[in-house]
Amino acid sequence: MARAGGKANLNDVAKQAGVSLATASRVLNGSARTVGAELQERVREVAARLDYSPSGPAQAMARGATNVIGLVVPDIADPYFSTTAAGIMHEAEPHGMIITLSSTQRRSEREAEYIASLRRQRARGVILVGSRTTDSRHEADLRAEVEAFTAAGGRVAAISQHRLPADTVLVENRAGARALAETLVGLGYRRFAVLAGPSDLVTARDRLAGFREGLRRAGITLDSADVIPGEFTRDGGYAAATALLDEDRDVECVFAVNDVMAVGAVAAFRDRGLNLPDDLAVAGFDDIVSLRDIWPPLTTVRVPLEQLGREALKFVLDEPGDGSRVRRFRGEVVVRASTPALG
Amino acid sequence: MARAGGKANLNDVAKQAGVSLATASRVLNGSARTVGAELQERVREVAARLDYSPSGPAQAMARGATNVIGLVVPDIADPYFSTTAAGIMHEAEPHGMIITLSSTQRRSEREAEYIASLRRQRARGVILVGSRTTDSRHEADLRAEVEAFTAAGGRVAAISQHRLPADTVLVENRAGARALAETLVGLGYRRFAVLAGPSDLVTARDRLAGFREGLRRAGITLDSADVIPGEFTRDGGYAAATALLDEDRDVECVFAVNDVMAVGAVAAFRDRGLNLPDDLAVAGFDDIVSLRDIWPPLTTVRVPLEQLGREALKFVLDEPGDGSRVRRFRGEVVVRASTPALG
DNA sequence: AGCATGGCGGAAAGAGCTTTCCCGGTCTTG
DNA sequence: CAAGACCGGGAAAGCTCTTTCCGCCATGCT
Repeated sequence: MARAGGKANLNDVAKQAGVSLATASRVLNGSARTVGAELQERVREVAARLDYSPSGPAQAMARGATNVIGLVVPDIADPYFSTTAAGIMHEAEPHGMIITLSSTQRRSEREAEYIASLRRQRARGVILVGSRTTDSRHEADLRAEVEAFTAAGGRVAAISQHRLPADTVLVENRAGARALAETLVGLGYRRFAVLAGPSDLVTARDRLAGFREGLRRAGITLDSADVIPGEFTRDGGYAAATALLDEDRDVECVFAVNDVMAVGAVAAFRDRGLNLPDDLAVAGFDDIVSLRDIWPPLTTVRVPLEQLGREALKFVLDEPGDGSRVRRFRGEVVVRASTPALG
Repeated sequence: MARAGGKANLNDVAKQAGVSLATASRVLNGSARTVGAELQERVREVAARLDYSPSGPAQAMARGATNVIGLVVPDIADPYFSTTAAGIMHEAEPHGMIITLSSTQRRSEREAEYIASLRRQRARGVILVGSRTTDSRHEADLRAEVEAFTAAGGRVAAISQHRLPADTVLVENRAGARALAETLVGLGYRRFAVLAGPSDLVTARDRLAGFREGLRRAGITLDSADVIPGEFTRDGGYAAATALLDEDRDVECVFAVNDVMAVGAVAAFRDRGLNLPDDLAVAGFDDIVSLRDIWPPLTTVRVPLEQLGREALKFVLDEPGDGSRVRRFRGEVVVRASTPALG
């Protein structure tokens, strides 16, 4: 509580150095104004001796700005988001920015709340990662908060999510999924099923749509019974895969719209006694590094997660900040053992 | 820059509501002092209308305390740390605490720096996760910063790391590794190798020591050539495993001191054409959830990562904060397919 | 010698809150 | 009915800095 507890403030430093507050401040900030060498030395020496630590909150007030960037993710334990976060932090460091982290536990209705909190903190910017967009009530709240934040002079960037009045970093999910479908068809697969993730997640929807497009070009259509929705998590993938098996469809290759689900699906198939990849091929999306060692290694679409984060941070830090710029990243299809070429 | 940009402050609210600053503040904080119902309503109404957002920095100044808790981890992209972080955030939420995240990129010499930054932010507390302890020069810096932070009234908690003047949450690495060794011996294994991780990491050292103890009880000793140091990462595990293979030792079971390394080792063995688990058994430590689906499923020691985080946060939030309390968690051996019973 | 410059240091005005202290009016109570 | 206890409200101090505005003194010029 008594955060002041015996610690020296700038006033103490100034007094002990026998200079004014203004001078002390100037010395310690390397201000434009010149200060005599002798005084500089004296001030610095005293500051060091008193173990002076400038008050962030006070500086923020006086300067009218903080160095805080807020990061809002659905689930920090998910490797997709933690990798993206790593990219952001990497970029933030050299700029002296402080990252505050909020995890919505995949309850996107909390995003608005967190942005409001960030506004209270007077954060410079917010980076929003991959939220949903269809629940119109919550979306309205979210838009309102984003606008309020922007109106207050803050900058907002979004990753993997359209429709927000903010600079946006996008993955070309559609194109990536389309290319993946074409590749799989090229490998000889004809009968597909898709573990489609949550239907209110743009990312999931786009990947499904792109995949469909790719198949259609090859004259293949996806029966609606072959599209299994579910959670965007490992367990969601497991459940969807189990459901698929229960329907007993005739399928050669399963596309899970993200790697995490794909891993769950692989586990489910194995639990049911299937021998992968011979009995069934599986493909994912994202190319999550920590999942590269599962067996069989997943065919997937590589997404430059860290770069997504870095670009988003650049958006937040860049001066201009006109209306809403967009930066797109292509995914690259990576074929691995989980989808061997057919006969 | 101009973060003030047109936004209303408490003064504006007070004026428009026709009350004093003090009253407005009291209403908005639900202060102990009672305020007439009518005024309350008026103030709230105006605040809402002006979209008033109290300034965090200003509140921090006036109150002499922030709601910031700093979290310092080696690498947020590592599932060990991201899971722990999730536990912390989970617990932090209901307390209205704000988490700021710093990732040292496994360069522990930066920890001191980050703590200093947190002190400047006037953070209430710091949670330090799993750093090294042997480099005496950096350790001295770190201790100094921790003490300075504490002297300034902040609270420090450490996870998986002794020797710091702070409340500590520990995993019983030694006992866990010992139990694991005994279990493996019970399964019939006799010839072991250990991928030991970095020698300056207490966690790694304790696990190795515990494993050795367990073996010794069974009359087995570990040749120093059977202990391969390396990085605490997937690639470190891969490299160490490769090195082990190159030495061509006669080994039945490899213990990697954490799961992430174990996964790297599994990949290395497979790349060398070994058929797991028949040709070689592998065990890990931590029971990282996102790694549960690798093949073969890893025998490991389960560590309650989220709980570690939660307890650490409790330490930071709890009133008392005497000297340095310690909370220990046992690990639980989990046998899976990667170490089948022998013969 | 007289005056305009420039350099350097200080006083003071905020920045936006919380909280203590004070005061006038009510309500209670003997 | 007077007096003390309360209650609700406001004025103002204080938290720790940054930055503008002033003023002093020493130069440099003419």
